[in-house]
Amino acid sequence: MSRFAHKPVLELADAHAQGLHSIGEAAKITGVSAKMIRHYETLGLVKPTDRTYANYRVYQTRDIHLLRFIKSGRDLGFSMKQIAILASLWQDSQRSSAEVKKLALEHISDMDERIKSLQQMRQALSDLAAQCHGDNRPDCPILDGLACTHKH
Amino acid sequence: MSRFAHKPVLELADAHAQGLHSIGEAAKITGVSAKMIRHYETLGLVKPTDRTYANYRVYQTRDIHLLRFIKSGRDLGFSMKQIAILASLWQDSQRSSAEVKKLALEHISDMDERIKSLQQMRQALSDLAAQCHGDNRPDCPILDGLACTHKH
DNA sequence: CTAAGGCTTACCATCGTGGGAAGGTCAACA
DNA sequence: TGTTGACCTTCCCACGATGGTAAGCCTTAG
Repeated sequence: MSRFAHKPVLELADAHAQGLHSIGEAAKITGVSAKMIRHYETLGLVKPTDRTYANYRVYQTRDIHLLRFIKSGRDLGFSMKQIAILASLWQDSQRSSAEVKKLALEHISDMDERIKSLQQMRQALSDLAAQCHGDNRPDCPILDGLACTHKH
Repeated sequence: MSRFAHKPVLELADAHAQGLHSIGEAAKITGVSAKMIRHYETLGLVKPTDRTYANYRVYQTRDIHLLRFIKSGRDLGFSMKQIAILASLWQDSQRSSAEVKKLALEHISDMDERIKSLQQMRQALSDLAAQCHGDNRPDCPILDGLACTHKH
């Protein structure tokens, strides 16, 4: 019953024949887990174009590109909210690159803050650790530092 | 009915008279929210010594110290699991400072990894942003970079 | 036909924190 | 005395991104 059905793809075999992808294939291709692909769908980010008779999700090349776009965004540390905005800009031919750059710079400064905060924690702890003998005795400047309401 | 009841503190007034603290006071003193103080109790970290007749939590100086210890640990980026261990070491006179130092060094190297990862993301994004004009035109190297499965 | 493995939905867990509801208690003031 | 407002109690829900698991259907290879 596959025949030459054209618009609504009806069977998995048809889908494959047309270069379309099941969720598992999309996952392998893009590096986004099937779990996450479904999750992004609930967020309204990636809607599969069709379903097979058996209710399987069917993805087109366009969807694959979008998933890769999302993955790259995550790899760069953008939140899903930011990625949703970026994806809509990506698909908007009327966008201005200034909008995108603004988001990017904001995210960079977020990361700068997080880096700075981590470095400060790291330094403070490392200072304490440097004073600690690390032997069998119980005396421990690290614990003392934690107990003494360090700086504030 | 307050009188001179000694052991189980019965009323809030008694508690105050004995230098004990309600959860709200403990929160103000330690900088840990009442919400979190209750949460730490469910984690088995800080059990109030007593309750008043009205079932209010009553904290002793020892508990205040412990809350401050926890807060310092959080400020240094330790997880609650790590803090639970550190707190038990803190209260264990038989501890060896080596145990504490080991935890600290592990945490430092965790932070180092996170810092490095953030710095890499920051650098990659910043490289893309540097190529972006940020004007009214839609051409955008940032979006191009996200779309083109950047590096992997 | 059967067994393996992919797909579906739906629910729960993480981790630390905050918010809110519904109800009891305390302190101060009229 | 009564009221009011601030505080306390427990219980449940939310975030963000991801993983896990279970029960049940579908597909495909043998």
